[in-house]
Amino acid sequence: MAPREASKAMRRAVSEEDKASRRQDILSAAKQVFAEKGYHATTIADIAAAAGLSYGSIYWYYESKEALFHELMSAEAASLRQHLAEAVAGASRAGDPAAPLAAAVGATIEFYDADRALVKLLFRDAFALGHSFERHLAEIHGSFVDDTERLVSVLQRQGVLSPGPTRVIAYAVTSLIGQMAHRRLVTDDGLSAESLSRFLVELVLHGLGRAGAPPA
Amino acid sequence: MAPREASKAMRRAVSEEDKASRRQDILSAAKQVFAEKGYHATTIADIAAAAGLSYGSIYWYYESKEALFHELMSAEAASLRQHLAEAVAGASRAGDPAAPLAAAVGATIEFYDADRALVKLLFRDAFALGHSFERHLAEIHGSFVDDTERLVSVLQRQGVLSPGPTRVIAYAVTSLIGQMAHRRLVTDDGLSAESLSRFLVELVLHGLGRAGAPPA
Amino acid sequence: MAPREASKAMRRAVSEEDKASRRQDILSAAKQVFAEKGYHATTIADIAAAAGLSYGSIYWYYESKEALFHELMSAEAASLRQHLAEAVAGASRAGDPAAPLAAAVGATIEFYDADRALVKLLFRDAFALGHSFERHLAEIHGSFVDDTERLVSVLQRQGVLSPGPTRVIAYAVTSLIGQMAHRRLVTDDGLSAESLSRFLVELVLHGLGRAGAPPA
Amino acid sequence: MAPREASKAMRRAVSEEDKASRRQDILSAAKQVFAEKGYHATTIADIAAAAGLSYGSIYWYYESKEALFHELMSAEAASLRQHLAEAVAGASRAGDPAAPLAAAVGATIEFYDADRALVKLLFRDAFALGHSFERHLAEIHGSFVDDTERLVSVLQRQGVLSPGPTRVIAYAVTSLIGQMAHRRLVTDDGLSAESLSRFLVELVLHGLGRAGAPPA
DNA sequence: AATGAATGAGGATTCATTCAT
DNA sequence: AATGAATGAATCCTCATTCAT
Repeated sequence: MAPREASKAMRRAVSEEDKASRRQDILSAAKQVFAEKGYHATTIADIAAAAGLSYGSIYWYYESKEALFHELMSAEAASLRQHLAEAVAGASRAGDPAAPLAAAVGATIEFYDADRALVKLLFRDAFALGHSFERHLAEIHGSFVDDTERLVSVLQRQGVLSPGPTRVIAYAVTSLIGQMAHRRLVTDDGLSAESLSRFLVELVLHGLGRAGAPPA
Repeated sequence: MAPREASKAMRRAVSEEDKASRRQDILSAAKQVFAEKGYHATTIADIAAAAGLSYGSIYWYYESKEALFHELMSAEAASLRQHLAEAVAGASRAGDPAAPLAAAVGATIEFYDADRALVKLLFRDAFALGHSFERHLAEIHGSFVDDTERLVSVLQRQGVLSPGPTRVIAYAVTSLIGQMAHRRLVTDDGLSAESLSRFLVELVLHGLGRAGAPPA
Repeated sequence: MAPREASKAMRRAVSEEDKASRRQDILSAAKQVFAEKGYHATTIADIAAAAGLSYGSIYWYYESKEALFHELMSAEAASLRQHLAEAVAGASRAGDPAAPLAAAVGATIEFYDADRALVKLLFRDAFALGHSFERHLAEIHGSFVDDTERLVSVLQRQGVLSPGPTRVIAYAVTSLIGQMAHRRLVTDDGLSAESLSRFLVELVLHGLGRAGAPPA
Repeated sequence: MAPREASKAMRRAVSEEDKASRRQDILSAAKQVFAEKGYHATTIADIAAAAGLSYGSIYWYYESKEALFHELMSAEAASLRQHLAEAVAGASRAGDPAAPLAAAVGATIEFYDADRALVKLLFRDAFALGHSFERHLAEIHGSFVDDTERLVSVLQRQGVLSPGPTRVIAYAVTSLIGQMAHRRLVTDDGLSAESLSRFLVELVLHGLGRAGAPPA
């Protein structure tokens, strides 16, 4: 197809692709800066500079600093969620019934390790940024719990987990995974991702109590 | 002894007592306001108004807004820590070896419920307030993990818990308790403190796996 | 003559016609938007959108926002001026010597009523838009006074008005007409255009004093 | 009364006096700057500089730039209104029934002459400053018309003016006076205040028509 | 002719902190 | 001790205008 034949529609499409790609650039730049300095300490000018634009231009692509951050949260959450879903799906095809749990733990740790600062910002700090962000973060967290809850149901049906209130279980598991992965970003005690993963699976499946100990 | 005879030293002592008490007043006022509006949205003037002082006076008692918040963090943490220690100590005197764990869970939930907004601000949001607060919060969290670690060691020696890396175990337990208590502040699914407590103890001691299920 | 044979000159002529017509479109669009939102609150983008163009294009037709507004002022003023001239000319052919005055009053009211918001913007607010606009507005006002002055001279020569300083008289009459017509845009007391017109003619010709009252 | 006895109430009173006086200073400074540069071109920093303060301090005394301008409008209007009332009252005690009218005209001219730029800004330009100012200006204008209407009623009862709709008459008279006084600020044709005053009184009382001319 | 991305000057406002009284 | 006036750094956002395509 010769360039000559490029229709107006096509040209517009190209332009919109450009715009989308530039939005991506800005988002990436914002990701770096936010991660490094935190939300409040980051200025639009910082982001613009990191993106190689003048600060006025940011507003061509995003309504406001707040909107930009919201988009970053969504994108990052979607990315992690997909990462998790793929890992769990892969593990489900294996024979080991505990594999999906281990996969989720491992995938979360991986993801957190790959983008420490940002994860910290998005999955912890966003709480402190005002109601708008808090609501958004709760929503995101809820979607992770949803995913976990589905996994819990499956595992219960398979007899891997004993019956119980799926929502609370899912919340506990999600929190455990999130917190322990987050811990690795903060402390540095040489606990390998694999050890941690094994530890968590063991905790969730069998607890930490002495085998022969009397039940509570 | 007539007031007239009060020595300069005494007057200063009284004055310093006054000062300490006034600091307390300010801290209480700040607690309310910070809890309601969050750190950034709270102005010194808000705190002063709540304390019945003019805003300039705050600086006679506290170095800065930041220093004030740090003190608030320390005070709240100390308060919770003591609350926990007492609960655990009381439970240790009971015969049931799992009692201290249940007590810690229960005490945390109680404390969180009593001061929802502030707990949220201090134990979550402080992360987002910049490096200074983050360090302080990590320190506080560390001291809770220390306490838990000691408890874990004892329980291991008593044979309640099986041997294992105490630090990681303590971290996991602390996180679980903190997260689940926090959850109650956010969602509202009627899960009673008691049920939650029982659930957590069961999870920690025996896990959620099917009794007869093959070990991972 | 086949389109093919259209000379370059002709095409340019056509093009210039197009350009003129497009300028008109923009002017009309600007008129609406300025009238609705005022000068400062109106953005070039607003005007472009109303004209169905992209905002960058406005600059192909007009130097600047300011130049556009100036042109709008001129056009509206010319339009009103012509409207008045025609009304007065028509009335002059009638026998009644007071008719031209009544015609001017009536025509002004009509014009104002037909485009309330814009008239307000152009004939009042332009004063507040900076020196450039102020000068232009003064010029426009002056041309109305000129017209009125000529009419006053004629009426004096006809013996309808008594002799007197034509410039001041013209200014007073112009102001009266403009202000009273403007008043109808602001207050809403049901005073008909006709009553107002009669009132003004009576005021100008005979004043409001009691017939038998002693002269000042 | 020795300074020692100054009660807390007194000290506060002094402080409040100070505050009021500082507000006055700022208002005066703002008056100069607004008059010179217009509303939009005037920055808070300009006003602060003129008042010998830093720009942040303006906000100690006034909510916003807008609030400051509103206060200026009110103050200026009140001042003119009082000036007029006194002039008219003085003239009423004279025997001449037309004196109050002449006095109003003269007083308005005086006031306008004394503060050209500001009058222009407040009584004309404020219209262009957005709905909030427009409403305020209409209110102010209305109060002048009210005053004039009362005067018209009196003059009608005294037989100086013939009966007629007082509101419209008042509006016409107010407009005439305001416009003609304003004209002196713009054109410069050497028309003395006195001549203008006489001209307006004559116009209002007897009109400009030829004495013997047939009624319209 | 037309587009729309990019620019950057420009300004109001907030608020922690200082300091004279 | 307490007050509250004064300061000024800091930052978001708007929008007219330019210019490469």
